[in-house]
Amino acid sequence: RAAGCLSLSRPRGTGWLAFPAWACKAESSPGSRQIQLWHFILELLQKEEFRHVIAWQQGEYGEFVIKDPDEVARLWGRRKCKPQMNYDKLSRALRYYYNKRILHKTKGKRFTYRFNLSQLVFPPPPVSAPRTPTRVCTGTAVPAGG
DNA sequence: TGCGGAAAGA
DNA sequence: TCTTTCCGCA
Repeated sequence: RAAGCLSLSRPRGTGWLAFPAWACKAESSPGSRQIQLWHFILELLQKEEFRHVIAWQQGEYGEFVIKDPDEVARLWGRRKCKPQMNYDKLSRALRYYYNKRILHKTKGKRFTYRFNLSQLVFPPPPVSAPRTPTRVCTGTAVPAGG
């Protein structure tokens, strides 16, 4: 019955992303073997196909807007096999990240959150260095020493 | 729309 | 431990 579950694969060769240090442990999430919500959000954000659902807020590094809360909840529910998932429940999980300093809310902006970028790390591109500066300036990259 | 306590589930 | 579910409150 897991047939209906969405399985996202990691993109490759699509430029490079700057991830917070805490995001690096996502490769092998210790403690819980289940996918974590922040990682799922990060996955969605780095894919063009979900830009109508969730996207980085241009101009504000680390800030993202959930354009379609219902759809994000739907996708998350799919991944976790929780058909009853909705934005109310998803956002509660998001709120637990405040104290853990993974996320915080952008007050005044609807459906807008921000990743904690205090401890950024730049994983070096394994294949080849990005030659097109415009590629890293699409809002997915974050300036060092920010 | 957003917050956070409380309890339950995996 | 990280959610999921439920809910009163602002």
